[in-house]
Amino acid sequence: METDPKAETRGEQTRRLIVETAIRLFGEVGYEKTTMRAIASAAGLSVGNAYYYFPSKDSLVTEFYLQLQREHMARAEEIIAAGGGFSEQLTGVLMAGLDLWDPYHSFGGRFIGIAAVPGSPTSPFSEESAEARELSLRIFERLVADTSLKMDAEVREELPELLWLAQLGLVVYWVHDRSPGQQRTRTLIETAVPYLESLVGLSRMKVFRAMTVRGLALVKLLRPV
Amino acid sequence: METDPKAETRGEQTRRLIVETAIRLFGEVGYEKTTMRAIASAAGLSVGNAYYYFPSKDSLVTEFYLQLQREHMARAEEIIAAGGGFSEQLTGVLMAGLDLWDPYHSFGGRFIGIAAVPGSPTSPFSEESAEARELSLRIFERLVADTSLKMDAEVREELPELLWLAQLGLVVYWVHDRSPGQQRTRTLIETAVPYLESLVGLSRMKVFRAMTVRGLALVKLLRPV
DNA sequence: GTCTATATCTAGATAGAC
DNA sequence: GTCTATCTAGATATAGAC
Repeated sequence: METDPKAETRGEQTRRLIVETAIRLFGEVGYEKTTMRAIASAAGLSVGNAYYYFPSKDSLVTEFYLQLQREHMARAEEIIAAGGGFSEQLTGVLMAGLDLWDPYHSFGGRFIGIAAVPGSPTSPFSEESAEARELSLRIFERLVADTSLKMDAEVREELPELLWLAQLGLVVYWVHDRSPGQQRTRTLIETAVPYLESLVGLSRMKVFRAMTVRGLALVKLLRPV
Repeated sequence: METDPKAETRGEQTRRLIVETAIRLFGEVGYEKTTMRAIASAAGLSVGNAYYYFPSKDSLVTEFYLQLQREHMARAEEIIAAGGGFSEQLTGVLMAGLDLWDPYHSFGGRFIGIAAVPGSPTSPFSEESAEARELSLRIFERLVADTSLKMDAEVREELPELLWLAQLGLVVYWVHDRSPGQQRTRTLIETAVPYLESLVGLSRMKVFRAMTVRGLALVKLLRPV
């Protein structure tokens, strides 16, 4: 008896139902106020069943984050494939991320709190987040490898990792951004990205060599161990 | 009947006893595993009494943070008063902070998780953290105002706020630093501080004017709203 | 104003039966 | 896979003692 590998098993269906219900409730009444009982009840399941699929309430958030991340990377692929300059592509990728996250700004902060704890599976540096991290890193590697922007060879090597870290910082900025529609974060991108392009471009000039080398040493220290 | 203003009232004593007991237990068995019942019991008090002084378990962490912060600022005052160059003083202030935090690295991460949540009273940007923030900011203002290091006037204006933010970032780096004795964080300070001094010094040069202005615009965006 | 004791509520998480 | 019952721990409420 053959089964369509694309067809969802019953378990996968239940799993998806739980995440979707949870996210909906998180958005409606916030993360704290959404109880596991409420999630289970709204999904027409028992609490025990929800815990059969997700070991904790936090892990629901992790799952959701992974889904968003995959979606972001898919869009980023398209943006990079469409061509354009370094700033244009990088801005596009970052803005696409903001667009995706936008509906969830209200409880994004809660997620940051969960993710910031070192050693937790939700930490961006954890083993469990390796998939999301690699996904993200690969995009920036593609972007840097493809760009026609001239830069120091060593800078080119370190840049993807730096961009990945910068994106983390951007998310932190975004969750704390209470301007309408998080416009401030968008302004930050529009200011920082061309500035970065300029700095990266300068790395080729001999006069800046010393500063570039020192800057690279700094960036290397910032890389996760 | 006069009372010594320095003498602790009974309430203050109890308050301190609770925090000290909590911190000890946090260090011994971790934040999660330390229950309010255990804290109260170890301090020889009732749970209700602990809640009389602290509205939540998290607030115990906040109180502890404030105490460390005050201690840090006291040491920073001394370091600045002792004189020295910009790098020397800044490195001293940052290293003094690390020395203080050192014994608590194991559960520092937990604190970060609490503090990272936007809008929470533990957030460094919150109303409740205003005292700690002002304390910290004032130190950096003193440092920048006193230094003989020549720099662009506008840079001098923005620098204290930037240093405050950088310190936040440093703490995040530190909690994730799993090198022995968090040596990596110290290396980061030793690398980044002189680099910053160089950059700041360059801000006076006419050739860098355009980059300085753009950098300032960026820093202004980074300031908490 | 400080403190105790006890009962109770809430919600995350687990165990064991089916 | 799914359920019900139960446990744990943060937090609150109440009533009262000093």
